[in-house]
Amino acid sequence: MDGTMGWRIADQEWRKGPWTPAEDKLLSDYVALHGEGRWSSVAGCSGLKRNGKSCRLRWVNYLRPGLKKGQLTPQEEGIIIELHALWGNKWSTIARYLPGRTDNEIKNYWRTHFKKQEKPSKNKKNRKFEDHNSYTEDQMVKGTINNTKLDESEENNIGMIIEQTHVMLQETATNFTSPMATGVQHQQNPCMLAQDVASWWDTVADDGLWSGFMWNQDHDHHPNQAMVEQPFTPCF
DNA sequence: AAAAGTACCAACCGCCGGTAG
DNA sequence: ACTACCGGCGGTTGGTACTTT
Repeated sequence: MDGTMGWRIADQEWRKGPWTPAEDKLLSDYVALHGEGRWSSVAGCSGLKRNGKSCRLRWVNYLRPGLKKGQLTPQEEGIIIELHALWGNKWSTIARYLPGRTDNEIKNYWRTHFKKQEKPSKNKKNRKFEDHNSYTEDQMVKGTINNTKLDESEENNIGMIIEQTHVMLQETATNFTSPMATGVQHQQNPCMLAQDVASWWDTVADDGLWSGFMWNQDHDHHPNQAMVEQPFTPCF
């Protein structure tokens, strides 16, 4: 089944591992000349000893213009949290609402920060993060937060935040689904969703409580699971 | 100072859907 | 209709840097 056109071929014929600056330049030059796509022909045209898959990944995740480097902003984190609550591990879908961020980056971020809450770390950095992010919804509702440094005022506000979050999430879901129900989903600019979320996020962030909530990521089924399957129109 | 633990990130792998021949 | 290839996606792994003990 494996062809010889560059996508699938005997492994030993392709270079693997970290990319060198020279390889990056070859790939960049190739894309500048031929545009994105046609990954299977990169090796033949550019002299790279990388398969098409590897080239595409390198371009999308690292070389593509407009990529943001560095830490995610609180706004971006909020969008990730919200969209993950809506869609689950649809990283590429979530990434479309975060211009300049890649699905790989978002996936890595999520796994690093949220996935393994069940195994709290003693690491200082991680503790710092957990102080703000490691509460399940249930814990918050019950007000039985372990290992926190929240002061009283913050604790008192958690319930309010939860309620506000639920309302905003429902509103967001409603706004997002109703156009689909009326068959005009393709006319809606999906960036509006990101704006809505970001706008709401600013509200929460302004209270200094942005990270005081977290859905229980261990849920296999999301509260809006049906929406995960809904089609949408990409921003770009 | 060194070992162990942890976080972060780049890259690989397998699978799947679309599509051209 | 069938087959093979391409492009894309999500899961996973391995390496490196950083932090803690």
